[in-house]
Amino acid sequence: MKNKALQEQRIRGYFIEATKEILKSEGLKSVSVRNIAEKAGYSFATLYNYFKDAKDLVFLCVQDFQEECSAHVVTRSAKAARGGKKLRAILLAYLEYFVQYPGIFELFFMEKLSELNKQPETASMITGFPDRLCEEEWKYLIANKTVSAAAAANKRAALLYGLSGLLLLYINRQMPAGYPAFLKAANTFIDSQLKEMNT
Amino acid sequence: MKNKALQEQRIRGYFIEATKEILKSEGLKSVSVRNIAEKAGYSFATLYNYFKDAKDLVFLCVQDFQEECSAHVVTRSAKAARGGKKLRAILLAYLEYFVQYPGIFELFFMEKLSELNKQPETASMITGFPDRLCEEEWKYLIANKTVSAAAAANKRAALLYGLSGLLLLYINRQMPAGYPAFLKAANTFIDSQLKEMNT
DNA sequence: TTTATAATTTGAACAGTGTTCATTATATTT
DNA sequence: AAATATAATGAACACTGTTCAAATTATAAA
Repeated sequence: MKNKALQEQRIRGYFIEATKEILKSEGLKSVSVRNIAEKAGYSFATLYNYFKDAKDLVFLCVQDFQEECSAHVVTRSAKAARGGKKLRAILLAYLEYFVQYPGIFELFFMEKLSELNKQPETASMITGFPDRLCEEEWKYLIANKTVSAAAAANKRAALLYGLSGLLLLYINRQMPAGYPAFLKAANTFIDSQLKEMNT
Repeated sequence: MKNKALQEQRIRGYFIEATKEILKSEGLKSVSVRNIAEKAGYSFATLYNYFKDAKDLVFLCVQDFQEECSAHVVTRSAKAARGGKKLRAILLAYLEYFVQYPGIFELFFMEKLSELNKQPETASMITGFPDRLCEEEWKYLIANKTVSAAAAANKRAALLYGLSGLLLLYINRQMPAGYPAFLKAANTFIDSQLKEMNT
């Protein structure tokens, strides 16, 4: 009787798809149990038969969004020459994605994880994400002796912190003011972190 | 008849004090109109006679918290020698304050500003805050030719972004895991940004 | 001091949340 | 077809924010 599992998984999918739609269009503020259920075609009470929480449901979208973001980054950085150039292109595309979908940034970095859920998993999945996007390129740079493994580790951390903060300030506090100024700040910051490499 | 203005200001103060208490103890999640009003000794409806919103009220606490944080930073960095050392002490004390009061970090950097309020004022008051803490020290370093004005501007921006991101990830995503690891990451990051200065 | 007027405080009421649970409806098995 | 198991649902409760007319209090006038 594996039909049951299949049908159950399908229904879960309807709820997840509904949540993703709301997140991308109206943002996290519009995500409510009754809202999701209506878009999924079920009663709000049904949601609780398949998920513990609406927060639970929301964090199940993280993986899908990461894949979407990865695809965007790959496309946007495809033409860049390998090495520092490509790294820059990847990071800029990463920023671009979250500027386009501020609700997803909110979900990734600002929404509180439901306690005791699978906090560590989801949290590290999120915090490790930008780093994974760059992994191949760092390996390449280290292999080419452009940068030492130790220096690379420091730069990776600095980029993770800096870009997270940059997005936080731009999305939440309009600083810098306007997208061109943001782009300039991002370029300046990335360059300052990537310098002193034998590009 | 300036008694009226005085009394009005006092009542506003009661509400603000109540809000501050809640923010520091239970955090932003426990801030509600009825909650604040009860602590202030008034009905929830009275709040609307003195403030447009509970959000309005919350952002009036920002200035008080900044002063408290400033005082903490001054105390903690008093013994450090001027220059790079002092700058480091200031930034570490800044981080320390927000780690101690995550609710205040949430308020400063994550809470949405009520639209059309005094968004630009409050936003720049917040984003400029860490920079103001360091202002004197950067001036000193520039005057001593330890660093050029241009390089200083870049480093200031990088530190603002990086430390914001570091706090965001640590407070919201437990990354790095544990306070010691956080402190180490903070030190490494600050050092990497302050290096290449003739300290 | 008593009365009339102005100002302030307040709770009822409404529309939203999330969540639980007994009831209803559907599907499955006998 | 009847009995049983499974799934879907809306009522109900406790919270949110917010408005507004009524009640209370303070002030001014008689």
